[in-house]
Amino acid sequence: MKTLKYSRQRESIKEFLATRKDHPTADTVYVNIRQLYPNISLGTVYRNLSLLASLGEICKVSCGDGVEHFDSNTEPHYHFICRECGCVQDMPLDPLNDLDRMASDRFEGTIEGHTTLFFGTCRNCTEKVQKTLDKREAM
Amino acid sequence: MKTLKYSRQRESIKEFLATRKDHPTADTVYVNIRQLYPNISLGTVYRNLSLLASLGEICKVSCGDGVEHFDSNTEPHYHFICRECGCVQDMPLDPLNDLDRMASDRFEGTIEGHTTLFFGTCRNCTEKVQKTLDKREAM
DNA sequence: GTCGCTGCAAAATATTTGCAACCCG
DNA sequence: CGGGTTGCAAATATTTTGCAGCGAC
Repeated sequence: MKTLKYSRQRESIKEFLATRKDHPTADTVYVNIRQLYPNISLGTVYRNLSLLASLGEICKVSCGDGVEHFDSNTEPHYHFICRECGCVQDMPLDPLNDLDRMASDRFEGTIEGHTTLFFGTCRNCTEKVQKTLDKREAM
Repeated sequence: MKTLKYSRQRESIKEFLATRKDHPTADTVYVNIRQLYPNISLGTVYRNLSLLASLGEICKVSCGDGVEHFDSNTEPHYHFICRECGCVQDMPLDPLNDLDRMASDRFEGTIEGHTTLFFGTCRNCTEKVQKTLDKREAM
């Protein structure tokens, strides 16, 4: 069993994530942390994000865009992904605990939890699409 | 608007996927199709999987292991991912249509659908873990 | 013949890892 | 000091793309 040691890099990564409600990627974390610690390396960011995630202090969000996103909110919750702009948002909907039970009843393995991703168009993008339609109509 | 042309490579990829209930990755598809068409290239496999997915003839499953998986079953359904072995299985549970409606009520964007991933230990791995525990107990 | 599709290779992306130096406890 | 952590660079891994030639219609 390994004992963790303090590292200001790791602390600042955790603090940075806590300030963000969007769900930054490793690279976004890197770019931002560099303003505070210009010498931090991308490898360190990846190592710490991965470590923090395995400790359960943050969580990894795989939303299907080929890049991992990270979330400081470790409470179980659902996510929304915009198909237009790719933004990732928390979905203000309480997780259905029943789902795990329902799944357990019908499945011959052990269910430990679930995650749900909603897909659609975020508010900003919905407005943009509407504007485009309006313009077209006005012509 | 582009007109599709027949390609035996694309057909064989579709056929191969249809024979599999697990959810192969692009590379697995590549390795298998090569037995039929030894000259097929990985690029062609990626291009066709991506094309078929955008046509809705197959679907992409992002399960968080850093690799895309593909599924010939285009009916909406949920998936299970084993944390031990990484296998991806269909979850025998009807999708909750209510979820989209509930989400729409609380969310200021447009919801078009959702997907749910269950995490846990598959039957095979549960058995393995049990055997290990049994052995330890016997000592 | 036109244009979509392919194989090949190179490029682009994303993430991991080996290693010597460094720093926390 | 001992060993976890870091920066850097090189290595992996995954997916995309440019291009010339081939094949469907």
